[in-house]
Amino acid sequence: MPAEERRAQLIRATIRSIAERGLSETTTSVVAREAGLSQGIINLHFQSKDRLLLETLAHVVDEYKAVLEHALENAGPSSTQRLAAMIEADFHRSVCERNKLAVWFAFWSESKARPTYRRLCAERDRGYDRLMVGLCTDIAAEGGYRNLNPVAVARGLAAMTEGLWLDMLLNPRTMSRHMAFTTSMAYLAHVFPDHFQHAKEEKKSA
Amino acid sequence: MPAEERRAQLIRATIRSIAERGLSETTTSVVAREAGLSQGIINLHFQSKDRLLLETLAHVVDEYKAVLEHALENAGPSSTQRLAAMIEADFHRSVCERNKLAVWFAFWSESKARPTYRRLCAERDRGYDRLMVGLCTDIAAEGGYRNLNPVAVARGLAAMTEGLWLDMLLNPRTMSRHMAFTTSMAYLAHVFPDHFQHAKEEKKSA
Amino acid sequence: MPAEERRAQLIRATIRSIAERGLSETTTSVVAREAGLSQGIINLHFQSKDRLLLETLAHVVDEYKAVLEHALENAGPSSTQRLAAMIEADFHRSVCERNKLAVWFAFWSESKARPTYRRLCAERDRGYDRLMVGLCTDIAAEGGYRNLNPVAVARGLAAMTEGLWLDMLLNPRTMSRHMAFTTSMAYLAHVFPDHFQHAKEEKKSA
Amino acid sequence: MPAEERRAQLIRATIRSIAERGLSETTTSVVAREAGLSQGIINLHFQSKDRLLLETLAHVVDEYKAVLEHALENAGPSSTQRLAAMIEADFHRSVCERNKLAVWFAFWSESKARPTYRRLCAERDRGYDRLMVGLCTDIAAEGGYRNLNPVAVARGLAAMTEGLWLDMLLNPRTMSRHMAFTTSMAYLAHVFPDHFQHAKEEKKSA
DNA sequence: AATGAATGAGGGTTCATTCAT
DNA sequence: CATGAATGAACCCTCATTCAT
Repeated sequence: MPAEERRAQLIRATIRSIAERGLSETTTSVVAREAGLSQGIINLHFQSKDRLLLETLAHVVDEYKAVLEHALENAGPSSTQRLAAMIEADFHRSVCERNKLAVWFAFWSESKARPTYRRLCAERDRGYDRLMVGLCTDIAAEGGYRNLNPVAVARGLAAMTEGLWLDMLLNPRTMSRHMAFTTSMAYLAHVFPDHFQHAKEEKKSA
Repeated sequence: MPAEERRAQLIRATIRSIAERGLSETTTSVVAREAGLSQGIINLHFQSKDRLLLETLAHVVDEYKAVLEHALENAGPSSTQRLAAMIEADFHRSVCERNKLAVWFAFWSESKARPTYRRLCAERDRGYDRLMVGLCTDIAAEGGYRNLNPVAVARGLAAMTEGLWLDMLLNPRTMSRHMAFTTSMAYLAHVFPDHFQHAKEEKKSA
Repeated sequence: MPAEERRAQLIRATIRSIAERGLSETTTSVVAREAGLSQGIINLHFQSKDRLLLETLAHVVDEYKAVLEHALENAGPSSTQRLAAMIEADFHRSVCERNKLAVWFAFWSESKARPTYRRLCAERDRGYDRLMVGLCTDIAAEGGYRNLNPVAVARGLAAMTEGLWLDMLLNPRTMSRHMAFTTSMAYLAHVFPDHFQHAKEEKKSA
Repeated sequence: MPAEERRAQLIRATIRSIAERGLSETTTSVVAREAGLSQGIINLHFQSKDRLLLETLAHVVDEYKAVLEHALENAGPSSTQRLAAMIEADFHRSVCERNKLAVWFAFWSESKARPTYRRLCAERDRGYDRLMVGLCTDIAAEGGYRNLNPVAVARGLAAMTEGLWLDMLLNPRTMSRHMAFTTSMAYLAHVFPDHFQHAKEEKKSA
């Protein structure tokens, strides 16, 4: 089987294991078994467990970036539309799979100790932040909003998104993807009432 | 030395180790060394590593609860004041110590795999949620706010708090305690403009 | 190397270690070293030390059973011949290896505390007892012996055998295999004088 | 409390622990707890665990010797009477306590590895052997028994006793003290029919 | 490319021993 | 005398990694 496919298969197994057992109980033999393969397979394809974990994180990060990029490409030209597209991407089905959320938080929680993890996330974070601050600034300017610090609004929105991810991870019953999306949009409706409206009716969005 | 003090000492060492090395690299011997004590000390005082971790989490949770309770007791009687007190508690210096934030996220990220962790956090979460939903509902009612779903506002605020905690953990340079607090208050100022005002000037709060 | 062979090798090393150091000083690392292999080998092939010990006992028990069965198959048809064959089996070279005797007594001495050990021995004991009581009863009946309780004779013989094993273990200089055999046969000669004769001369038997 | 009494108390606790858990699971803390005393008590009174075990064995050996001596002192003067007295001593209630039997076999089974244990037992063994060989020789001579090797008879009897002890340890249900005694006496009745008679009726002896 | 037996460092834990009280 | 908190060596076991197949 082509090497690239094997690697993908092993990364998928790693994601599953991190979600089900946690990072600290994710061993190479567990991952190999989960993939239906043999002991040595991980070192064969990834040299070390560490690199497997790293590439797993990179995979999840890249996937997120791809979803976001795709959303922005398909979004209308206005800042409002682009901001809405970002939120939609953040709560896109493939992004919010519980297993992937588990991966994000597993690595975040170890990132203080692991510069490599931090580096991998930092790039995405910076891009995300710049984008969002830019959009909020634009909307604030064009909308003539007073009493509004666009940076704080952007940062608050980003934080809320992360917090909603955590809620979806911890209490999937209480916090659905749809609800998370609605909550974020309600935030925007409060901040930019002329650009985002309050959802009147339950409608399947995202 | 009194047993209770030894236990506290070991819990402190555990918090430090989780913050500095991550949960998966926190070994009993590391914790013992960090505390300046011998190998066997952890099993002597906690029976097992598992119980040490559990009691560490419980310690952090309890400390948070104490800060919150204290804040509410000292707060004025109005819902607005009480809500502000909650936010202040959430960004209180002792709550936002980076090491403790690391502990929260370490355990949250494994909680899917560990029912015991989940249980320990769930109780606090429920209390917090009820309180916040209650206060938002009250303020919304008395303030005559239209177009406002108090549950979504409360959940959004809680999520933002968690997200800001994460930002403080990951990028302490970019996200200070003060900035996190301000960001939260800005959210409230947008949602309840008659009850919370936008900070005009930087002032040391919390 | 085939797994079954590795297991046999480790069981042999265990027997040696029990004989030379005693059960309480038989550690996994000692056994591994004795076998010229690495630390982890025992858990690889036996899952746990406990199972290694259990299978070691089972091995010795099974070997004994095989020797006894073989002896009975090759014995003449008469009860006298079959009883003699049993005694010969009990003092067969491969059964009376000092290391193996050490194993028997090591496990017997812990069997009160370890139901699993007891169970493993009990089956052999029952078979042995039934066989020997049967043979003594037959001989007593056909020989017209008076004043003879065949059950007591059989139990006494079995006990003597065990006692002689102990003597061979503790004082191999004083109690040789040959002497033990002779002692048992002398017992039978006293009890069943018409069926067993007293050894007149030293002759290599067994 | 007088030191000598504490030592006796600890030795009793050791005997109980060896019987209930086996030698390999008999730890100092278990013994101390069994005695209702504190951790350090054993090193205080015995310097080391090893010495405790040694003195425990010595205690059991000495007790046995005392019972035997007492029995011989109270026995009639004839060799027959003295031999019977020895058997009675061997199956005396205080000798055949199951806990003490467990101690005998625990130490025997490790004695190959522990010269000190062997030495402690050897002395008793020699005395016992000399005595029994002497008595059997006397009886054989005075009784005019032909076809009788008194050494083999004595050794066989000694072996049978040990084997019966083992049976009492392993299967107390099947082998009672009374039955063991009867079995031994039956042996003597077969070997020395003019000096020992077969038990006609069950009578509470020993 | 893939296996899985084997390794050995290091994990959590136990326990004989020490020592301040 | 007696305690029990503390120690640290050694226990059993796990697991990332290697390598002959």
